[in-house]
Amino acid sequence: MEIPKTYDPKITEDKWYSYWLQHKFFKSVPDNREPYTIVIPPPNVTGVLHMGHMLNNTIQDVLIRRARMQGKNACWVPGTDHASIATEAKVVALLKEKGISKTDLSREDFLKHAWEWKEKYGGIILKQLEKLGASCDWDRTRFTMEEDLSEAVIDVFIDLYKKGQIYRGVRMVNWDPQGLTAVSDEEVQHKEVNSKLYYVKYKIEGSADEWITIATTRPETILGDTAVCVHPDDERYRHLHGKRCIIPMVNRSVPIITDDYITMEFGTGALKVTPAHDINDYNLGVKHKLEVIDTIAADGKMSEAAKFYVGEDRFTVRKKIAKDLEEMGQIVKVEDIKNKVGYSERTNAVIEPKLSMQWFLKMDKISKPALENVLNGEVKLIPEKYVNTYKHWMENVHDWCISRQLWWGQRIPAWYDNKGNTVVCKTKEEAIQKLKGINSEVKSEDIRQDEDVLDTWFSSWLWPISVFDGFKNPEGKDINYYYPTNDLVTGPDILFFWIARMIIAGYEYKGQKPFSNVYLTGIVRDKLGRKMSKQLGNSPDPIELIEKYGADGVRVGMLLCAPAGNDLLFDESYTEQGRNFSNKIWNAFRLINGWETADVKQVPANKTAIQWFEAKFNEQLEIINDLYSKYRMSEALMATYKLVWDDFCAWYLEMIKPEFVDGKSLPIDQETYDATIIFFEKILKVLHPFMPFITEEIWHLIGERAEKDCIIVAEWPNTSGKTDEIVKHFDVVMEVITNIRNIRKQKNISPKEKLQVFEKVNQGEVISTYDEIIIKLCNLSSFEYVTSNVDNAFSFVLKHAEFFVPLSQNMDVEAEKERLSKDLEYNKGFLKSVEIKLANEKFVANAKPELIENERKKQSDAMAKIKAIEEQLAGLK
RNA sequence: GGGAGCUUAGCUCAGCUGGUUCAGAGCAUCUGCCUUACAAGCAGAGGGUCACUGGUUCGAACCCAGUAGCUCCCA
Repeated sequence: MEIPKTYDPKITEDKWYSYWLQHKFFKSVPDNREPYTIVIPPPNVTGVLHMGHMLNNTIQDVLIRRARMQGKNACWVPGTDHASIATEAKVVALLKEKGISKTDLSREDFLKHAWEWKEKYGGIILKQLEKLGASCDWDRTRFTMEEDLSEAVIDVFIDLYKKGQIYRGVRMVNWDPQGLTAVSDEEVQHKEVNSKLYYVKYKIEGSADEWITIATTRPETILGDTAVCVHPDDERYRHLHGKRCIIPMVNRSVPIITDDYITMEFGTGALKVTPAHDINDYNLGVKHKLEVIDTIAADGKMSEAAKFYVGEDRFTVRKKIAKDLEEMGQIVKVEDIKNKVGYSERTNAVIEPKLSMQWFLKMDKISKPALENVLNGEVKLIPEKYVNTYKHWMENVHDWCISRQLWWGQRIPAWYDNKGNTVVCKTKEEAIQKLKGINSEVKSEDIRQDEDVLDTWFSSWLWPISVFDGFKNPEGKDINYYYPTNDLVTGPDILFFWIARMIIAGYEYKGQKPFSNVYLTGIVRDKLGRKMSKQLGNSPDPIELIEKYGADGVRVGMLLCAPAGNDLLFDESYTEQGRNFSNKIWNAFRLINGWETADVKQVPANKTAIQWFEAKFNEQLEIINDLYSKYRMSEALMATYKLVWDDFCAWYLEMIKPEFVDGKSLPIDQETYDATIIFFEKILKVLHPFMPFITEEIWHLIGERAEKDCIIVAEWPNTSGKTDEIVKHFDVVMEVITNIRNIRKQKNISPKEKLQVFEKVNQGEVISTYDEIIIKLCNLSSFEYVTSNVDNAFSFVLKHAEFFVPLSQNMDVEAEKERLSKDLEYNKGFLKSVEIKLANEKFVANAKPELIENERKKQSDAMAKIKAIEEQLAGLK
């Protein structure tokens, strides 16, 4: 069978993915093995795969595949999040295209559309994960709004309400006028923008022509002003204390109050107070018992209460009122300034602070164990620097606003009668009963359920418990076996939204952490460091990348540029490197595959090569294991990469590769062949977590395999643990080889011309074990030992010996002299630095003995080397 | 405004408790090779005042202080 020169992922990926599925290798059921569990950060059900998903799911898959190979019962639970705001926004947009407005629909009809849409498009992202090779147990796929999970959410709400942890209150919330819902503080992004600062003068009541000038960036809120505030110590306004002024246009008389909250330096030092539309003003309003006039409606347009511009958008009004005030002569001046404005993370609309009735979860008590157990390392955050951020947040945690003015989500189980009584319970029947207990007159048609739904995070915070039915069946097999899970892999941007809250819920409902380790990935940015976004169009389509470079190539590419915990600047060249690596592995396979064995004796060089690689492999595998244990994924990958490319392909295979004679490859001895196959299998295993497809393909090509003998379930190689001297010896051999090759290159000698090399050993014993290997890798005709210098030869000096390469051509003596002189100078400098150190009494007195010993050795080595170089120089005529 | 962190080769990053010539890796670059596994390759080479300034120390990329620039989080 002809094997193509380049690896083609297209013919292997789908094939093996379905094979794995068919043989249920991803499936996990509790048994007596040690569990290894990851719950996926559920992507939005409406979402499509982006680079951030690629990164964290690649990492999760690497972890889960390695655990599986280590014999653990690996379980990766997939699923999606109902993402109330995002999904509802998409459904609304879709309906709008069809000419249907949300307000024309009943709640039930809207939800019907939403579910239809979810069924049709939802979960595309999970299909995409398959392309990446994600080995999730798809039978366990969950959805945060499915019946069981929703029930858990409602039960938790009721439970916390009963515990007195949930309350309803009027609060200034971050209102998203586009999404028509409140969003949490964490979902508001503050961006610096260019604004105008308007200086507007208000007339002092009862005066002929006395004015007070305030500065504001939001003149449209003037209509809702109910006071003007100055600092009590501000001399400029002392005479106005206790007086009143007139709000322009609406001609309302409001008090001039004093408060030391005011910054005298900002603007004019006089602040207009609009309690309905600014959180600080609201607090001032509460303190000074000011009237609240809500002039901006939910949709961001002026309300009836504003009296002017009713029904016009707040930003239009800002321009209009500025113009109108200008015409009235009440604008003093306008300045350009930069200030921070809050934007909704979901809809990117400018947040409007707004007073409304919301449900809250008290955070002070419930969050305590979640803080403690991160600080004491019970739950580890990786990298550790996030512990600080976490601590800071948890110590200053605000109550969590858990209601959202949406339909898509779990509806709040609170019921009201017409007299203002409230009960919290699961069903309407229960509510009727309870309310009748309070108010015997009440009729069931007067009973209404709260219109709002719960924040999406109020369901996803239960995820590690609810996916194992830990609420429905607290003593179930699954929850007891898989919980607490092992690792969570997600981005630091949701440290508070999600991670912190899962930890809180874990302790509140299971009395245990939800996971032991949290691996926080970086944020994927483009080459210029910009966040990947649709608007910028700087995000490559992951599926296209997979088609171009293969899933294995993309996985490798992602991890190559993903240093632990740092943002990563993604560039397609990394995936190209990943693809090239696939190809390298493929060709190593082609080489080995092409060998014919024969009943020939194993040459000693092959035996040495095998011993060396065995030792090298063990050494590197230990390093790789250690890097995994520290979650240093990109470094584990790089170590694997070098083990395969450099040690296995560039050195080992070149050493044992049979020679070509008369256009035919000589056969290889059986012993070496067998050892090589075993090495190659081990290499494939170590590669498998990173590159599942190509390794599975080759696994089956290099040997006859039983149906279930797949690399995905092969055993992770063991290490012997012993360090072998041969690796050290070989480092010197490699140095010799590189030096000889270097001479060849520098002197422009064709690689086909065979060279002679002589070694003069100056210290230590002669080790000739590697001579044949040197001969082969440097294309030598002979490698011999001498006791004196060889004339008319290029030379180089290593620690223990001198090497001579006699030249057929005439030697450029001057050039050689110069080269040796340089080398001599360098070594003299080195010796000097060592001697200075040793002459330093304080160093000798303070440094560790072994360190001093080492310095002495360096000294004698350097002296020997200098002597050798000097002799060679003297020999050059 | 408050807090956290970062600055090492052209790029992306390692460098654990200060001590081997400790200044490293991958990519990129340069040079030579179409050597029957792979040009998506092979062989070799050149790149850095470890942001800056001072201090501690026998010894500093590493510890301390200050300066500059950048990033993130919170208000």
